[in-house]
Amino acid sequence: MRWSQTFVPTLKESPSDAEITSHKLLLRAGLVRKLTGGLYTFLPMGLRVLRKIEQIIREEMNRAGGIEVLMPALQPPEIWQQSGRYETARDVLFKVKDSAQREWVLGPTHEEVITHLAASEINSYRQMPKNFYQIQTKFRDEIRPRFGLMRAKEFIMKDAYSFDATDEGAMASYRRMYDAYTRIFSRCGLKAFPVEADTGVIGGNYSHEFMVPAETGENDVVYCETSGYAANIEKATSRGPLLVTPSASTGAAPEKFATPGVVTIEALTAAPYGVEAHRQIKTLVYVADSDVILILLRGDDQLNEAKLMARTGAIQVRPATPEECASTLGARPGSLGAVAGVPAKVKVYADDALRGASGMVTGANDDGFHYRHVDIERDIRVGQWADFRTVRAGELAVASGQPLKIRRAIEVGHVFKLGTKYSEKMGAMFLAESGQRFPCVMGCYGIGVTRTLQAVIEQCHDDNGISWPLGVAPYQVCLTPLSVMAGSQPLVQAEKLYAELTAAGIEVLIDDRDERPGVKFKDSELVGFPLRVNLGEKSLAKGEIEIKPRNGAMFAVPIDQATTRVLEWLRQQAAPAVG
RNA sequence: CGGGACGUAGCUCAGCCUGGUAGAGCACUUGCUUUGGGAGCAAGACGUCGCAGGUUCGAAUCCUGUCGUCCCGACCA
Repeated sequence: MRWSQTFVPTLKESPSDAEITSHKLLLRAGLVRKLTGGLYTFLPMGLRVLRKIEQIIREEMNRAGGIEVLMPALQPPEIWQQSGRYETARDVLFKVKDSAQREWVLGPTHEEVITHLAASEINSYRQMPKNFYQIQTKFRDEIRPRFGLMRAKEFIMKDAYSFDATDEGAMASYRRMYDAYTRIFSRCGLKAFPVEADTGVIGGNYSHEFMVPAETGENDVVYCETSGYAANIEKATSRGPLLVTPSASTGAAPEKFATPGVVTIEALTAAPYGVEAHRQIKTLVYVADSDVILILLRGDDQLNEAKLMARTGAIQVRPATPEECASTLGARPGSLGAVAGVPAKVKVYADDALRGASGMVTGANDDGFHYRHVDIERDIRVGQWADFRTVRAGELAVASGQPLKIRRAIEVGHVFKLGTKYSEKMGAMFLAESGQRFPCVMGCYGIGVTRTLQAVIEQCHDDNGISWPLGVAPYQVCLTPLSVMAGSQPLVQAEKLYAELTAAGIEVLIDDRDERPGVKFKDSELVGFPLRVNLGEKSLAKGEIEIKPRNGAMFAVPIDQATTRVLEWLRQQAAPAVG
């Protein structure tokens, strides 16, 4: 391809609406342009990278036994009502009406469609396992589109759905996808690693996310370098807080004392009270679906809402308003507690870190008063103990006992074992060998294709621009004749090289623009081609052509060896086969 | 939806506080020079100052509303 005949609108400056590096580079390198918030047009270079990533995904999915299909993006609301997600996922569902005012849904994901298909087509255990996948545009009414392609209203996703007759079969399907994902991200040149994950709205009971470490990521990953443990912070556990919870009971009864104006944990740690945060019981009032509940945590701990949803089974949780707190407990936030005045219908959950706690201080459900000498198991009616706290860096890993670390990361893929949640609701049943009818055991597996593209940029760039891994680069080689006058040696030699490399199956872009050398050098490095070949009067006069790897030092080769040396370099760089 | 910032040329931004001829750099057009790391000189073209109301003799500037964008939180690939 000739630069002058394609479309690569590079920018010297970053558009003001881009905040993070990968978003700026997407725009500066001319890969995409914004239509409006969360909606982007892919330009030629961006589209080529996208197709490369899709092809890698396709090859690895096929290798792992996946069957490619293509499902409609426009879907009838009835199947969403059938699965129950018309309500639970309503916040992300784009809805449209046709001319007869009939409502349709733009698919944010395809469990409903594929399970509907399986319900009518899969009747026997002999037809399984099956793993259907597609690469397709998804629509989500994101509350806040962000960072270019990272979180968009419309994006491209590879989604796959496995159907098995048994739980063991489903685990094997899950494992195959897990391994395929590892290969896919590796072939994309991405350092991505799997972490244990919460299962969120989709539900199910076993899940990993594939994370790309990046400060700009939207996730916190808790990990242990010794044991290899890694989990999304929503799911992560530890051996508990580093400060031990006071537990030697003094036998003293709860005593109410005045704390005028004290409404924070922090304030109670100060003089004249001097109650350290880990000696306090924090009482949170939440509304889980429609029930008001209490969650007790140690004063120095933070509630993990994902865990709260998992433990209570609630679909939606939110903090109660101050008015709801007052009407439930008779006090406002800051003086809440569970020692007295908790209505019988309000369930009290307590975090495991509070087990056996005594000599604690907590709100008295009376504005301006707290209790001291509280023994949680003696004085509070705890309905259920569980892990509700958010792990902090430095706490010890459950398995290894080594300190945990926390880092930010971008989620590029997610594998779920779904179980029979959807197959039961949608009637995807089959006849087993025994003659009994069972629901198919499902798994679902997603990769954010457009997000992966941006994650590669986030991970592979320097001050000069993008540096594409060979496997996903828009072109492998950029030929840069420093003169494009008809008949000039740089152009003649460049055309010759172009013909030879193209014939050898290499993807080559020739920068035939009548621009000064500096402009061409800057642009090729900004767009990020793995290899640039400079053809200038000076070096040609010496019988040489210059080869400049994007990430390495330039070297000169004799003109007649240029093609073979380029091919050799590309062969050496090609990622070793993964398997 | 809550909190914050911002809408002026294709892009980056100044001007606004203190109302009075619409600005700079880059990009674009033409010419000359230059030609191995985002060239120089000269000439030129490009704007309903997001939109709608209001105040005023007069509004980019002050007020109100509205739309849009970006950032922080709840959601997710």
